[in-house]
Amino acid sequence: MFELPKENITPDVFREKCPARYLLNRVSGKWSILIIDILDDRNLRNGELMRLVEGISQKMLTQTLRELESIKLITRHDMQIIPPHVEYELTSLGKSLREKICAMDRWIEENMLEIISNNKNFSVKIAE
Amino acid sequence: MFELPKENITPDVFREKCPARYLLNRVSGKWSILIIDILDDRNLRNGELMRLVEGISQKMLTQTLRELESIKLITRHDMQIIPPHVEYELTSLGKSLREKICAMDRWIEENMLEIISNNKNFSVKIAE
DNA sequence: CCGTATCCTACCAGATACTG
DNA sequence: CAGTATCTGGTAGGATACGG
Repeated sequence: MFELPKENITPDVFREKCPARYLLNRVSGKWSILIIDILDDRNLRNGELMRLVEGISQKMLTQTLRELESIKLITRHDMQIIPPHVEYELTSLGKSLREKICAMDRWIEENMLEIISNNKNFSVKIAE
Repeated sequence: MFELPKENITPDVFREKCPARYLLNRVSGKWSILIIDILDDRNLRNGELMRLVEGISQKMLTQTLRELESIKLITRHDMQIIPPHVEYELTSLGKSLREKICAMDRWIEENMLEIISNNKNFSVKIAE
């Protein structure tokens, strides 16, 4: 729950109490970015997301999906059948944000080699 | 320290062991985004950053700055005088990434009201 | 297949005090 | 002014077991 101050709701991520800061912290969470990115223009199921986003646990997947749903970035489609079939989809708002997130992700991938080359924080482990 | 696997260094944020994932987690940290955004095209000092990025502690500021320096996104300029005068500046790599980050931040600010309106997760606290 | 419910731990991050 | 050092609590997040 986020309590909006009555005054000063000028959007500004640099202000501690601004909802924009709260939203930024949700969106930039460890898993949110990856989920939004991978959803793209398609619907994906729980199991597919687990496989595509390497390293995520069932718990964090569900938790992040619920969070993104609460801020209207994704929609949950429950087919109400047995065995269960649930699909997740970006809302139009989510798709709009995804463009920005993808730009960042692709930038990181494109510049990865430049960053890690000659960087003492990255060591090359030689396989035998 | 991040150990690079010998094979498969195709940049891919969705792969758990890819350096791109590691970099994404650094860049999308709680404070990294805000620091990169606020630095813009100028140099800022420790105290200025503390004031501009509301809510950050001295500890997290230093820690985040060191991290960003280690992945070559910012440069630290120590004037070597007493009293100390240190400035932080985005590298050209950092400035390039900043464009992507700013696009995301400004999107969040622009769409903030739409997200929080009629959202039960946000309550309006009425001041007296 | 798609989740919850618990338990448990590491580390993120705030608070405070101190220094060249 | 620009940091370190230390202590500590809260919570993110993993592991496991169970359920509709």
